[in-house]
Parts: sequence; C-alpha cells; structure tokens
Amino acid sequence: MPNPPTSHDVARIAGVSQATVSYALTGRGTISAATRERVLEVAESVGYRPNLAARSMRTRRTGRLAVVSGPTLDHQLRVLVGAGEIAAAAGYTTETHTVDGTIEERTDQVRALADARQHEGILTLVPVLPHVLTDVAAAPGERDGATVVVAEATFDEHMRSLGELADATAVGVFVEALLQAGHRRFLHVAGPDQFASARARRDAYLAAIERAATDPATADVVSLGVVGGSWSPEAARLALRALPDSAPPLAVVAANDLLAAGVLRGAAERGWTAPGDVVVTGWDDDAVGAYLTPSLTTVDVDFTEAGRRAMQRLLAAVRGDDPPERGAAVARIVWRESTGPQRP
Amino acid sequence: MPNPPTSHDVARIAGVSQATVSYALTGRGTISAATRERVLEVAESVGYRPNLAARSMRTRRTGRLAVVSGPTLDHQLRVLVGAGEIAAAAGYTTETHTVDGTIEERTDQVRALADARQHEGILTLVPVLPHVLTDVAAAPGERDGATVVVAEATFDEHMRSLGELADATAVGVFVEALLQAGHRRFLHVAGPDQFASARARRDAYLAAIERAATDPATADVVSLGVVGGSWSPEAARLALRALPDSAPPLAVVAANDLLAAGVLRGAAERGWTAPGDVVVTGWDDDAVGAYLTPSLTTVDVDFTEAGRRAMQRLLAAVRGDDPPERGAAVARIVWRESTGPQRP
DNA sequence: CTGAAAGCGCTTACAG
DNA sequence: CTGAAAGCGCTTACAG
Repeated sequence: MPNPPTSHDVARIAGVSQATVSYALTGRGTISAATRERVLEVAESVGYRPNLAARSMRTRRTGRLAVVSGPTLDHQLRVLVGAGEIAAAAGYTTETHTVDGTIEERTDQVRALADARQHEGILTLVPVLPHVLTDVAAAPGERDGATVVVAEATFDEHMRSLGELADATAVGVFVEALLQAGHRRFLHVAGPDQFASARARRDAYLAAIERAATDPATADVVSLGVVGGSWSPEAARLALRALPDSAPPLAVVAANDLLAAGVLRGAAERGWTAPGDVVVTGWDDDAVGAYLTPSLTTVDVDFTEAGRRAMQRLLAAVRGDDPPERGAAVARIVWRESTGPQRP
Repeated sequence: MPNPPTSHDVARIAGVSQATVSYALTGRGTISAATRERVLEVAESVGYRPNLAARSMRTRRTGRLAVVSGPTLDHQLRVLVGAGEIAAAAGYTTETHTVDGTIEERTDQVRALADARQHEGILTLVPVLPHVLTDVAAAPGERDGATVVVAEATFDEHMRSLGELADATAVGVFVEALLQAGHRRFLHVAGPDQFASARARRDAYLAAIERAATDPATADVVSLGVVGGSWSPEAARLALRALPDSAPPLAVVAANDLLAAGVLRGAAERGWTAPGDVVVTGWDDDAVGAYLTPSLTTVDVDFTEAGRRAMQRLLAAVRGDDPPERGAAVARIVWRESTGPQRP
C-alpha cells in the first residue's frame, strides 16, 4: 500500500460515509453501536491511523507540548521522564527544546517557540523572565489562543527563585544538626549565581547562620564565609586549599555533591581528616557520593516527581483548570559518614 | 487578534493572491523580486507564521523526528542535546520518547511509534531488534513512505552491539597498559547484560586477557573472572568483599565509574590500598570520579558528539543519502591516580 | 441514526 | 509573472 489508509478508505470498505468513520473514532456523534463496531473493526483490520495533521487543522489543537531545558544539567533527564509520563497519560506528546545563553537570550528563545504556536503548552525548566509566562490566573478565553508557558523555576520580584527544585530548606536542617553536634565553624561552597537553586542554598545558609548567631546557645557560631560560585569541583578543592591552617574543625555546606567531592579531596590533600577535621554536606544524591570515603551526606531530590508535578501544573494551565496543590517536598536528607556519627 | 494571521490575511493586506504569499514564503514559484519583498514585509509586520499542520498535510512531510531513549541513562541527555542540535540545523524538530521493558517490549513500542507516521524519522538510543529498523540500503522510494527508524546501537547477527557508544576498544588499552606496568592478576566488574555497552566491555576484557595469555611475555596472566552484572556500585563493593585475602595485587577493569567507585570503597573497607594493592579503571568520566582519592582512570565519552553523529545518520537515511562516514572515536582515555603512576 | 457539505490553511500544477 | 482552483484528511454543524 503506497499511502496509509484514510478515513475515506475505511468508509468505503465498511460501506458507510466518511463522516460516520469520524464519529466512530472520536465517539462524538450519534451513531448506532453496531455501526461503530463495524467501522472500528475495519479500521483495525486495515491499520488505519488518523492523520494527526489533518485533525489538528480542524480542531486547532496540536496535542503537542514542549519542555525547554538547558544544555548541561544531568538531572534534567529524570525531570523530563516524569514530565513526559504525565503528558503521555493526558494524551499529549512532548518535545524537548534546548535553550542557552543569558537569561534574556533564553527568554527570547522561549518566546520564539511560543510564537510558533505549534504547541499547546510549554514547560520551561530553565529560569526565564516572567514576562513570557502565561498568567495562569487569567481566564483561558482571554489568552488569544496563544501557547501557554509555565516555568518550573521562576523568579519573584526579588529575583528569588520559586519552584520545587529550588527548595533549599534542607540547608537549614544541615546547619542546625551540625550546631547540635557541637560544630561552630562553618563555610559555604556556593554554586553559580545564575542558578536559582544555587542562590536559594546560599541564602538559606546565610539565614541559618544568622539564626544561630541570634540564639544564645549558639551565639559563638562563626562563618568563614561563602566561597565558590560555580559547579566546578576544582573551585571547591582550591577553596579548601586556600583556607588558613587554623580552619578546622570545620563544617562545610556545599551546594551540591560535586562541590562536596572537591571539598573532600582538598581536605585530604591538606591532611585533614573527614569527618574528623572537616565535615561536609552535598546535594543531589549523586550515585558515586554514596561510595566516597567518607560517604556523602546529601539531599536526595526526586527529579522525576518534580517533573511530574511541573507537567501537572502545565496541563492545568493549558486546560484552564486551577493549579494543582503543592505536594510534599521532593527533597529528602540522606545522612551518611561525611557529617560524622551524629544524626538529628 | 483572536486567531493568528493566515496567508490569506497577508495576501489581503499585501494586495496579492494567497498563492503568491505561499510562493513568496517557500521561494518556490516564479515571482518578481518586488512582489516577494512586499509580501515578506507584510508577513513580518503582522507576525505571520505558516500553519505547520496545514503545510504538513499538503507536503506529506511533518518536519518532526523522534529520539527514543530509556528511562534512566543519565548520559543520554547529552546525546539528546547533540542530536537535537543537528536536527534543528536541518530544519527538524525533535521529540523525545521513553521506552522501557524487555528488548521485545521496547521494539514493539518503537514499532508503534513508527506506525503512527507522525515522524519522518526515529532515532533509537536503546537497542531494539533489527526488524523494526529501516533498511537504509534500500531505495527511499521502496519504503512506502513509512517512518525511517535508525538505531544508535543495534545488534549484529551474533547479538554483538554496533554503534559509537558500544565501542569498547579502550578496555584492551587498559589491560595492555596494566600488563606493561607489571600487573598479572585481573578482574572484570561487568554491567548488566542487557546493555550493549556492558556486553561490549566484557567481551573486550575477555579478549584482551586471552591475547595476553597467548603472548609468551605475559602468559602468566590470570583472570579472577567476571563479576557483577548490574550498574549498582553496591554489587561492585560486595564483589570486592567476597574476594579471597590473597587477591591483591589486583587490577580491576570496571564497566563504568560507578562500579569503579564501588570497587574502591570495597577495597578500602578491606584495608587494601589503591593504587597499591588494587588498581582500577572506570568508564564515562563521571565528574565526581576525578575527585575521588585515588582519582579515577576512566574513558571520557563525548556523548554530545555521539548524538550528533547518530542524528546525521538518521537524516541521511530520511533523505535517502548515503550514510555519513564514521568519524574518529568519541572515546578518549583519561589516566589518573587509580591505575598508579605508569602511563602507556 | 446517517450522510452531504463546508472548511481548517496550506502547496502546487495549470491557465492566463 | 500572477491568480483561480483543487485537494491534502480530517471534524462538525446541519439536513434528512
């Protein structure tokens, strides 16, 4: 068969009109059960598949969603899996688009994708400026049929990030537990400032230290400051090397496991023991981290679940439904050797 | 504007027929430069975007490609980035689909995707049975307009895997270099058998040992066998724990960095030094691996480049061109501390 | 309950 | 060089 069968072919074979075939497949018109069954049988037997381009032209629905990610984040594949799962269950296909550059450039690229109107909705995993985002509070009718754009992480008016993956409350838990265990000298190895998650963890660290300083029981806390500013473990290693000999005993809160690994390496190179002279926490539950010596205390983030939730928010926006309620946190602390024997 | 402008709207404003607008945009018909320019100006000014569903219905081309991946492989995001880059440059959009299950189930899922005929081509990164793959040697005209399916990794008649990412020649280099450095006792920690790459590395290990045994200079080589069979570092750690006390000095070829980390941990737990009692090699150039103590000798795989090449093969097949020539290897050995001071 | 017909927005021979 | 017209394969009021 040179061309795939169309609804006309099915109609001819089933001895009905083409419209009847359409009704049988969409289940929309009024049609007798017997006719529907016969049509569906014929459709099945000839391997009929509706031409989605034609359907889309009539319905003005494309059934396509786009997920925008950055070029490098390893964990985003898991987010994509979760998002794709939910979208598929709702009858949508998802396409992945990669954007890069400054936040303005990324925003422009998302805007261009939305203007192409090929998708019913766009979920962006990379932060973009809020002006491209759809006002989900507005009635769907007021949206001009424009593509709905929803972000996993976005910025509030203070450029603080919002979104599941930017939740940094575990940092406060780390600091408090380490204070409880007797630690008083702290250091934060931060990620790059452009990353919402990195900023959130840094801010949470500074807030936790400030809280500790205010509490009479821990007023003798001292922060050696915030170092780093990239996801490079080399920067973390060098930061450790640059510390004064008097630094230990030291508690380091690293913005992720990679930086924590750099910290451990730097400490080892100076002959500092871990978790003796230096304790350290990471983030992401990197698979290798559990097999470091000492194994890494970290935050296990359920990226797949975060992807599912983000997609649920997008779907709700596309349909004009109320946004789903926020679920339980997707982050869970995993205590291991790098913070010493104490557990909260 | 309630609906986006169509070519009719542009035609009306520009004072030409709708067909002329189409010619101006596709650059296909015979049309005066002046008219074309005027039409393009109007199109630009009203923000005209061709309706791709309508275009697709006429041209029978969708401009869409699909990339099929598994649900878990972290590195595949980089492959996707490379593949998407090439596809976008060729004017295609790429969609990501995830399949799971046995090889038969995955094959069926790819088949269903192809049968839907929504894509001009499908690139599968997960191995599938060869019968879904398009015979790229056949003339495009003989393909019935069916969706072209190309695999990154596939199986030859001996179920050996083919494809950039299954190239395991670095294993032979590891074994030879370690033999040269005086090592004679070897162990392979294998990945899961379902993975083409894992099988390729295991086979390359066995072949290298056999070669060494044949060579008079290294005939005293002894392999303690092949252990493991999953990507779990825990399995690797336990494998080390299960070794006899007499195992060292031992050279371990692990199927990836994660397993190598498990090996190092297991060795440390037994009080074996690395790279003294035990040397180990990994694979993938995991970011944390470089900061382990000892840092991990590994294989840096350019996943993005592998993705680019795979997509180039798909595009060639879609267009009916000859497949592109195989480029230089995408894998590069990175020697670090875990194999000791010797370098080949 | 079923069918004839219009129309979604394009591309492309064909006529002028 | 330009336009009128057909048609890609659907969905959906509307008439019977």
